[in-house]
This record gives sequence, structure tokens and C-alpha cells, in this order.
Amino acid sequence: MPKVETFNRNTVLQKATEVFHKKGYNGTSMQDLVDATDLNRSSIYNSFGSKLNMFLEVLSHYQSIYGNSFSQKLAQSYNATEAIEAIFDLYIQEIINDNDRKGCLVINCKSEMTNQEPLIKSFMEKNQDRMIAMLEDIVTKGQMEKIFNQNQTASQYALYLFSSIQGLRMTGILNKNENDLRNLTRTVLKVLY
Amino acid sequence: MPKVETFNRNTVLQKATEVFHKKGYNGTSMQDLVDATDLNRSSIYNSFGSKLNMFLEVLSHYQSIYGNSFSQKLAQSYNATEAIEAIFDLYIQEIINDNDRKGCLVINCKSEMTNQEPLIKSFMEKNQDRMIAMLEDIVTKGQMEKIFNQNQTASQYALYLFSSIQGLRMTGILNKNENDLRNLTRTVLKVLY
DNA sequence: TTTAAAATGAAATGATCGTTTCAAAAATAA
DNA sequence: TTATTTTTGAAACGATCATTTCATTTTAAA
Repeated sequence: MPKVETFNRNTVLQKATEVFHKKGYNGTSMQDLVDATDLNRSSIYNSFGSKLNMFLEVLSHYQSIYGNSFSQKLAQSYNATEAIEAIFDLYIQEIINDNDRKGCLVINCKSEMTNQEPLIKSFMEKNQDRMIAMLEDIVTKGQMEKIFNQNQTASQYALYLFSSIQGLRMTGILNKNENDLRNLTRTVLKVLY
Repeated sequence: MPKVETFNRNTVLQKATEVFHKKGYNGTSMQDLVDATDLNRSSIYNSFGSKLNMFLEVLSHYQSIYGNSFSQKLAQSYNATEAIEAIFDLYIQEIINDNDRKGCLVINCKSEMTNQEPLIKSFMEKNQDRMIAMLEDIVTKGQMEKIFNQNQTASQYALYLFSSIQGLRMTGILNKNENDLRNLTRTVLKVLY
């Protein structure tokens, strides 16, 4: 009986992600989303409910893409050093390829909306938990392998790395010199050894 | 002949700063500013020209207040260690006192507007130059005093510290545990010694 | 007290905001 | 083909956006 959803939801989310990423949540209008997705206004509301709801899906979409890149890199790493360097490498690549200096969608959203939207705040809390869990995992392995020192607990180092990543991502908005970024990363990681 | 500006410009800027800080640029409406400043709409346009222009003055206002805090702290420091720790201490205090998790106005703006507004981009470039100059100064002194090592140039360490500060400020939006933040800072600074 | 300049208040500008409505078109199952 | 369900398109919703207009009030120098 039913007519089925014709558009590809992932494609639409991808287009929406680009707009939100470039203009931010408050800077993006429904008209921008209509134009970018080639969907009708009603279809967007039918399928996504509201602007905020669509944005939340966009965030998850973006997050899962990043998550996949992480998993892939981590699977290719033989030890904790390679793992953590692969993570930072991935961010440096993101920065260098970010020609229009948009920064990270999640970090931008964190600073724009965490104090305004409870749903965003809880997304950010979960995102932080995920990230820190992943980093703590790597550090724990590195400490067991005796590659990383034990001056701090894995949990403490994880928060430090999480913070450093956010700093790197913010720095990368204006500074795209690869040597500088690599050197910065090296300095960040030095404390682990 | 002329009637002179009656309102206190600094007070108005302070009120406007609070609104922009809480809601961000795109999230703040002219009505919000009218309400917060108790100025008439026309008076705002007379005195500040436009929303963007007022925001640029707000940014400078915020920056100069921070700058004064820095100068004060640095003047009280006897050596580079005290200086750099005073700087990070200041940020930790800001984070702890930021009850509504607004984060840093400048960093929020960097992520919201750098890729959209050329005037903001150039403000951010100057802001970065200032910050890095200040940090490089401290590191240079620390290296001359043989308190800091010379594994990296003062310029390289300055970028690292600048990046770490941005990370700390982003982390502080969700994480306000003072012990965690102090430990994080200690880890950041360890590489200098 | 007159005069010139600026501040003020209130209303209006046209554009755009996010969202809703609803009839028409499309598609699938019966 | 018919019946049922969803998508679609276009228009409209009231609210709000940043900004402008302009007559009135306020101020201070002349």
C-alpha cells in the first residue's frame, strides 16, 4: 500500500551535514536545507520532524563517520604508539583538507549549543564519554606494553588527550601548516613516553 | 552645542558581552541587545552602527579585560614557571566560575564565525598573534632561566600552549572538576621542564 | 533664551524565520 | 483497476529578523 521513501536518507544527511558544518546551527535556515538537500520542505518535516531533530541526526551521522575512520585506523595499528599517532594523524588530515576553515562540526556545536539545548548537552556528554573511553583504552594498552609511562592513570591521560584534540582542532581553524601541526602533536604525545 | 552621550559605553558593552557570550552571535537578536542594554534601538545603531560592529566592539572589550588580567598576573610572577602557571590558573578559575557553561566568548566566536566573516577572521588572527607573542615571551624567559628545556623553540612551545589553552577551555564547558583540570594543566606543562 | 546637534521613542520597513496546512500526485498492495 | 498510504509542491502561518525613518525630547554652547 504505502508509497515508500524515495530519497536516500544518507545522501540527504550528508548534504545537510555540509550546510550545518559550514554555517553552524543558528546560521543555517530551513531554506538552506531545502536548497541543499533538494527535498521539499514538507518532506524534511515529514522525515526529520524539526530543524533541531534533523541536526541531531546530522550530528550522529557525522559522529559515526568519524567513528568508522577511528575503527579502521585502530585496526591497522600494531601497538599503542601507532594507535594514538593514527588518531592524531587523522585529525591533522581533517584540518589540512578543511579548506574553508569550518573546524569540527561537533566541537563547533559544543561551543554554540551546549549551554542552550539540553539534547545537545547530553549528546556532547555521550560523545565525550565515547572519546575518552577510546583514548583510555589505547593508553591502558600502551602502559601494559610499557611503551607509555604510568606517571598518570590511563583515565587522566585520556582526558588530557581529549583536551589536546579539541585544542588541535581549534588551532587548525587558522593554522594549517602541516609541519607546525605535526610538531604540536609530537609535543602533546611526548608526555606519554 | 551637542548633547553628549549619556550612557556609559563600558557598561553597555558589558551588558552586550553577557548576551553574546550566553547566546552566541547568531543566537542573539537585536531585541535581546535592546532588552539587555536598556538602550533604545536607535541609540544602539547610532552608537555602534550594526549588530556585527557592536559584536566586534564586544570582542575587543572582552579581550582587553582578559589582557588586563594577564598583565596583572604576569606582573606578580617572579619567574617563568609562576607566569605560565598563573595564566593557566586564570583559565581554570574562569571555567569554574562559568556556571552556565558558556565557554570562552572568543573561542566560541572563532568556531562560529571565522569561516563566515572576514572581519572576525582577522580579529582571530590578531588575537592568536597576541596570545602566542605573550606565551613565547614567557617560554623564552623560562629557557634563559634554564627552568624550561630547549627541546623545542619558544615559538613552537608557544603554539603548543596556545593550542592547549583552547583545548582546556573547550574541555571546561562540560568538565568543571577542579582536580581534573589542575591535573590536566600539570600534564600540559610537564613537557616544558 | 535661542540654536544646533545628538539622543530617544515608537512605529514601520521588507525580508526571512521555523513550521503547518492541504490538495494533488505517486506508488504499492489488494 | 481500485483502495490506501505517503510524498510532494506551493502557499500561507504568525513571529521575528536587522535595520531605517522621523518626529520629539534633551542637552549644551552661543
